[in-house]
Amino acid sequence: MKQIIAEILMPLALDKPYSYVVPAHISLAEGDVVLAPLGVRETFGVVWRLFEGDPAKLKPISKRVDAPNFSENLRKFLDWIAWYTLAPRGSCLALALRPPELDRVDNIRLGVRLAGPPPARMTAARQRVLEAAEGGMLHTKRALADMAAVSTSVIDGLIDEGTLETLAMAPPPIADEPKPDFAVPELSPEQKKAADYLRAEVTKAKASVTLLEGVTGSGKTEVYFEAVAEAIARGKQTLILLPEIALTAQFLDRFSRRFGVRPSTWHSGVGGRKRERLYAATASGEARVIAGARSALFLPFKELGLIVVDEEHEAAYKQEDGVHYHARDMAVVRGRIEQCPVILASATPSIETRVNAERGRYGRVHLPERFGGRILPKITPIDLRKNQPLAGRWLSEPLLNAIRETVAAGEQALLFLNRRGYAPLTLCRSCGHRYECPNCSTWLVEHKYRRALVCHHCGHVERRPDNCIECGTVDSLTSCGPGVERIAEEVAEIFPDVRRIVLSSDMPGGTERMRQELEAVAAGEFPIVIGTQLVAKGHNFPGMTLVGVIDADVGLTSGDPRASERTFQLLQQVTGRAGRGERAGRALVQTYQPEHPVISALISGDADRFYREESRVREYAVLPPFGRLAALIVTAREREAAEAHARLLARSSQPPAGVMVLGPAEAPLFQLRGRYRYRLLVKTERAVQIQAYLREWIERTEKPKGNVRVTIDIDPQSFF
DNA sequence: AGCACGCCGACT
DNA sequence: GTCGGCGTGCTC
Repeated sequence: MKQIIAEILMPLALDKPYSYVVPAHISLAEGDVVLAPLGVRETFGVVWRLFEGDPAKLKPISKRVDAPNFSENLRKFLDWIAWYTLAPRGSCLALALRPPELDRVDNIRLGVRLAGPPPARMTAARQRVLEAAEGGMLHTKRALADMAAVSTSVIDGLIDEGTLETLAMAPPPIADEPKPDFAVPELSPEQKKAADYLRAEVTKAKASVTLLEGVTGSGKTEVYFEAVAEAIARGKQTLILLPEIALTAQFLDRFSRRFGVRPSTWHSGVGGRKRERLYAATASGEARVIAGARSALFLPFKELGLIVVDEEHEAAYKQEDGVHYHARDMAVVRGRIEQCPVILASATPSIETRVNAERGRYGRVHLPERFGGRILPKITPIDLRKNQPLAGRWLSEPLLNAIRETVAAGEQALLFLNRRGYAPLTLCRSCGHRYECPNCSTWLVEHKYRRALVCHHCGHVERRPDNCIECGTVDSLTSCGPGVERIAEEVAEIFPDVRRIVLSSDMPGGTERMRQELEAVAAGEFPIVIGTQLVAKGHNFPGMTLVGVIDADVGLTSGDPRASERTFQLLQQVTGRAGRGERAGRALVQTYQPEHPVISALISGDADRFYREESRVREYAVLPPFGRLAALIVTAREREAAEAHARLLARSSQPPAGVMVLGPAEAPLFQLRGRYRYRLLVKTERAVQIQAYLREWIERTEKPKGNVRVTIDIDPQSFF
């Protein structure tokens, strides 16, 4: 006998849905959430497919759950992610499925309002309560008491008298309606042009990707807010993705100044009841604009009209455990599936996004200047070969002079060095022993004030010994190279009377202390600030007229294929901090290699050229005769296997020029039934050829059971 | 993800 | 002799 069979996908590490029979009394649609027996327990799952067939000995579904339906688009999106990342489909479902609480108790809040005649005994306190309750509005007890400046017992008394009554309050609206015309800003001609372009994309309601590029202060946010306004006006929902740290009160305030209300926010910190209601409000369409971290990508939007990915180059968009994905790429894909435009906003776009824009795959709008007349700082290199600081010193004469001038003028100088601690290396003068981490074989970083040697990789800490642990020589340890603490020490020697502060992520006292210190810096309390990359982002320091980069070469030598790109972005951000009001600041960049592409691009301000060069270099790196093969691995424990595999490759009949084994961060190479999958970074005409070669090679040497898929790509859209 | 089964080390 | 560690494998 034929019956209705449902294929249910469970939010577990299972790639395939399981089949159940649908009992006659349950009516189901594809995308519905159900409860079904699995092993000895019951599990939530989503109906992935319904069909008629022979129930054989299938177990029946337990019940249909009252939860938002997974639209066809959402299911398609999750299937796509599973395919692209090679993660089990169930794991991808787990990103989107909130286990519904079956027996949820609506914790109804009680409200009070005016109901009867005034009390027989009137007092001053009671009078104030009655005035506050004027109009018959429903208030919570607490709110009414606060308004009348009385304690809640006065209100209790009035309830007993029958003057006030209590009744259940509707839960507060989870999502206020943003008003697209609340405060329409005045835009510069360039901003207007960009905003018009983006508005037009929203109006078309078709899949598109646009890179919105503009330096800090150029008004990117105001511009994309216009696109958001257009989406709101058209009754569509908007998703604004932000790196988790950027979800600050500052952003929310900015939004509410433009739209009159704060957007709904979604991030890992939103929990419990609120999370559940926001989820439902997204599905019903009640939530018009969601600002969220990467997990917001998986919300069940009803009618998505626009996705904005702010700071698209941020590494925080990479999900590194469980399902590996890059939220920016997934946003592009979701836009494609939902047929809505995607805006990628950044002052320093990632290479792949730039390349996609340059090749015409993505549209591009550019905001060339700072809004409000702010001028970009003048950036000057200091060639350390010609201006060598004294031994054990790190500040060159030109930089010292600039600091002197700045301090004398009552302005602020920022000395930037992206290295925490006192010295990156400690060694013994007598035997040459280097102090390395027992777990990571990286150098231990000296932290002088903590009298410790710390591994910045794994967190390992040990006491800094007085005598060498290797040869026992007394007082023989020497600190090599500078960290911010050491720069602070030098500053203290040269400018003993000037207040200074070190800002780095290991500041004791937690976020509260950090917030206070940042405010003090912004208020101009410290003429000299020494900081790590922490100072490059977010916080604005209005009195900063000088930025000194202590060592621009830090980070250029690491084996990371993104080293150049990251360094360029970081230096561009940090030098951009210089300037006050309409006055341009200056940035002095100490370097041993002023002709290095990163440094010269930074100094000339020619970002375009840098990115063009860099993408060419990268393309070369993966091109034949199979240039470098990027073997990308998933987990640390698979690294060894991948490296062994890479060595094998190197000995093959057509060896690659080199093999890069990257961490899981860049793009996923996942284990496929015990085999590895490779992904190259750049798509070219040779891609198909390389792909075929690799497939053949892998089959010859590895004899994998499943299909070997080799994907070569930088634009996720090209995978459709 | 749970929860079974299962195979080796320290205990009442 | 059992209790219990977590490695491996399965769940329609």
